[in-house]
Amino acid sequence: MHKILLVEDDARLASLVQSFLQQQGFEVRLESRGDTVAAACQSFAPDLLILDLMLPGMDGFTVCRTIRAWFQAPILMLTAKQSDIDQVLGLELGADDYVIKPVEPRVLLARVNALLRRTQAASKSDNQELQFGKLKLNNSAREAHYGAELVELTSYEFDLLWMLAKHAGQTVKREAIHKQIIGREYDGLDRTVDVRVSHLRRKLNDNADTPFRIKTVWGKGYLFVADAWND
Amino acid sequence: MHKILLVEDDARLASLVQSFLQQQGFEVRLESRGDTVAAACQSFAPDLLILDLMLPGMDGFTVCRTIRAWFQAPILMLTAKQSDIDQVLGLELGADDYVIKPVEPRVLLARVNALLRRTQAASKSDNQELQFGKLKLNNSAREAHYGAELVELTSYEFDLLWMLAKHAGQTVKREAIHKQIIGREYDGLDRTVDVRVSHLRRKLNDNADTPFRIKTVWGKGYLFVADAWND
DNA sequence: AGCTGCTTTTTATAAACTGCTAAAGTATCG
DNA sequence: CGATACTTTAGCAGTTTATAAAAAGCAGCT
Repeated sequence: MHKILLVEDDARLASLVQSFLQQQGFEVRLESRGDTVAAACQSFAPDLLILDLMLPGMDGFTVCRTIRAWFQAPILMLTAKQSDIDQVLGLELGADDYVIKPVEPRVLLARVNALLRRTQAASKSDNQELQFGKLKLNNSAREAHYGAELVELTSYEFDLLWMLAKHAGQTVKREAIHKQIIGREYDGLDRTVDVRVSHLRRKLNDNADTPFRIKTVWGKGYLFVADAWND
Repeated sequence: MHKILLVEDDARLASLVQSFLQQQGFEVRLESRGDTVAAACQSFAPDLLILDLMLPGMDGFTVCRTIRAWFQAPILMLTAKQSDIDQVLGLELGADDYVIKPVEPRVLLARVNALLRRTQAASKSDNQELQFGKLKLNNSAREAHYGAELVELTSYEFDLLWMLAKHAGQTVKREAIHKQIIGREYDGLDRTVDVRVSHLRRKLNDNADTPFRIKTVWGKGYLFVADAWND
């Protein structure tokens, strides 16, 4: 059963959509203000976010831009704004779909399902173990081994390594690391993540001058290299 | 960068969309019949399929149903059929988006990008390796090797080289490079891309001590020469 | 409570990278 | 030829990153 967070300030429409989606078997939570969406995403952890654009507190575009850095699930913008410019803007800000009101319930449902189908297929298995060459990570014991040897990591070092390894081959943004592991918004100045990466690199015998295991992607974030763990 | 298979039987419209997408840095292949799409998907292995519904040979719905079982990349249906029923049917058959013609090019582009953004994480299609003679590019490690030697590139330089190499043998416009790598519109005066190409040429020549592999196509852009990397 | 040792964050600074511009020279086009 | 487009070098301002070291936080212990 999928969880949907519906952000809509028109109470009548909101309850209509909510009950329709609930009839289709979704668990739907309502939010009527823009400035509370981020908190709701964290506590409710929806599989899909349906976002109106004209909202009290904070407009939908701003909401989208704010949470996109760390919020992984698809965002469907549902709005009365018909202009192409708004549509392009919405999609470029990270929305996955943009639907113009009024919309046939069946169409909305089909689009919701299409988004969930796509993300579900992409979602990774929540394995408790990961292995890359000689590096073995065990998330239930929270231990890292290199060959036979135990690599002693602190709690947060392990969290960081696990998160990077989970996304092996793709760059992970600082914002996402901050939000997920530290649980705080990234203000653009905080160097905590850098320091942890630096510690991690030292313990893993990587060097920052020419890193080959955990790379820095300038202006983007950090990248775990999958095939660099064989000696 | 990304490969798009465009299936459209109206030749004039097809070539319009094709050239527009090519200008945006996509590699676009055209298909005008429905019954040849499956074969084209296998040989061309596109990252995205844009599918018209009314096609000679086999209609778009049937194509979609046929290939969906094994074809992983997103499918965008682009059609003149406006009815909600068709839209719901298309999405339920496995399409990821359904866009009604006529459509603003910018809107189409935004939706294409949204789909690619969402699937990029899951698919390994862009985490490939490219090799031209002694030059080997690894996009998941973001490394370039010339023979056994590592060519040290900055993040920007790697992105640029990767983009040029992906389009080996065809000229890439400054506009496309600007848009794709800097993420902003090209104003026609900015020399930034030139400067970066110059840096890249130096780094590739220093290590190789051989003539240019990245050619300038006067008035058009830059061209990566595929068969010039053997010494 | 106070002490201790370890972990984590903050601070500070150097270094590297990006985006842009200027300028002088070179190449191409009509 | 002049006009236009491109290459290269140099440089600057602003941004981003690495890391040492100091400060703060947090168990567990007496």
